[in-house]
Amino acid sequence: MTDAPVDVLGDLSPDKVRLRFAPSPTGSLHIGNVRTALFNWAFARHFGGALVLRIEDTDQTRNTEAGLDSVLDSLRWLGIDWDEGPEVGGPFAPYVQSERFNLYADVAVKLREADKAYDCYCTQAELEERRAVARSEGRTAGYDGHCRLLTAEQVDAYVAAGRAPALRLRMPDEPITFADLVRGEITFLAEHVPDYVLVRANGHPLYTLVNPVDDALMEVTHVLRGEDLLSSTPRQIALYAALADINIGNGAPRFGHLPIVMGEGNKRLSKRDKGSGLAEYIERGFLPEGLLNYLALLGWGIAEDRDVFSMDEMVAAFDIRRVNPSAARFDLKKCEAINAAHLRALPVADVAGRILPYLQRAGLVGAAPTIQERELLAAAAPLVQERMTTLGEAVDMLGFLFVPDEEFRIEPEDAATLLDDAGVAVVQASYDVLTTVAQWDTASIEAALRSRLVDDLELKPRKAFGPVRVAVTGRRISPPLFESLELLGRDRSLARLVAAGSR
RNA sequence: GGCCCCGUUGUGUAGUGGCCUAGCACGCCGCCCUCUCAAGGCGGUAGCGCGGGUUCGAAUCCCGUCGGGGCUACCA
Repeated sequence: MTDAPVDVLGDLSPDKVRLRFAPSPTGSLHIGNVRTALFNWAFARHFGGALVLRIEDTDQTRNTEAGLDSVLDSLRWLGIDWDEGPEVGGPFAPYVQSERFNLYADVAVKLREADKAYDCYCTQAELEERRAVARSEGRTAGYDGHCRLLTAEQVDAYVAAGRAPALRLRMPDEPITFADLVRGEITFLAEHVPDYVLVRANGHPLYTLVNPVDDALMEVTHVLRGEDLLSSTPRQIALYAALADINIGNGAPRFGHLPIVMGEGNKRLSKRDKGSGLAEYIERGFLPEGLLNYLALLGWGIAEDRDVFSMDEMVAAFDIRRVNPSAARFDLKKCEAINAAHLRALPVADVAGRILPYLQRAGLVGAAPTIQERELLAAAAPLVQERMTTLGEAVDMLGFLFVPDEEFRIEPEDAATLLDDAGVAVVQASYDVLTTVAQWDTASIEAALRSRLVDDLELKPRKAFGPVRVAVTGRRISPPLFESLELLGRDRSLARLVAAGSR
């Protein structure tokens, strides 16, 4: 009467809080799944509870062996760790559903024996036909309960006709209400939640059975998942109740349905959309903490005047009740901006270390970098740190420092605009003055160039340094010029000026 | 069609009856700084879907309406 129910979250003692992330091993994670994993992880870590990783591979047609490794690698890259699951084991092993089929078969038998579920002999054609009628009459188009009360004679007839039964849950006749952690109380009337199939006629258990059974068995207390599963929640709650009645688990967990992540237009970000797969972000060089930070913003915020934060901060502040229920659109620009902010906040030494793999993949640095390459990278990192939005961009920005001299090329377009006759003259003048520089450091280089090009030749700085920049870095846009020249070294710099000056 | 969820600038959000001439961030535009590009600083753009109530007062409460989304399988 005063506050909203204070116990919507249930028992939050560390040894009681158990969440799970249950992906299908279909390949690289989808960005929406990453968000789901993040919220479950943050919730578990916030309360000191456990995060279970369970692999839902009951649909063999979509699974791949590489899919499992890919999921695990993805989570590791993100820094989302799990307390129980593949590779680490746990008290409820195995955590891969395809290894738990006997268990599901067992549960199915018990459910049928307790009359919580029943055999359904309807064929697909019959089902479809009756569904169409129901729909045309404006009724819920689900199962109509046709096989709920079959007599022994009817069953015999079906069996004699060679029909094999699917197993359906017998849904209760009362409305089902639950307190969604992000949306509040939601009620479904019994007539809108029909009996549904748990086990196929061929004996194969379905997600509808397997997912709640494992949550019950693994003592999962809180389930955070996509809004797309909201309408299947009541039927699952009925299953949890049925399971509890036969001494499996303790009833339904608490549910929180996260807002859908939308892509362009008004549709959900799907696997086919560009930017929907985690792999793309890894390749481009997003920081895990940057990507995660942005994903957290899809429905949650740490404070009204701040949106850049660390995962530690998120864990400390996370509250599922503060998640916004409305669908959120994925905004790549904002994602990049958040990532860039994280990049800038990194210690420079850290930046160099993170850039290295990208230079290696581009073939600019070998698998075993030399001391010189390491030093060069360490010196160059601060030049690009605040210029990148993703680590991958370092390849283009710093390539000129690492390419073998014989492979150095000037961008044709940039050469065309900046190395015209006047530009070439500027390059030649800069060569002349740079040969006289005694101390090859940034300050001396800048002083020499300014004195000759800006003071003597009376060129605007912009006009003066553009051609030199292109000659030395190969691009119109580059890290700061004088620092770049110092890092490149006297000999290589002069050689590039000669080459460009003789065009 | 049925059920369920959602509805504040372009995007993500703050806002829980007066502090709202609606705040913040990204984006976009302009200016400053400047060797390019960034970063940084300053300024600007743009919003409570609509209509009724309730109230002295509504983005906030109620009703209706419209719009969007999800689900509607022996997929997950």
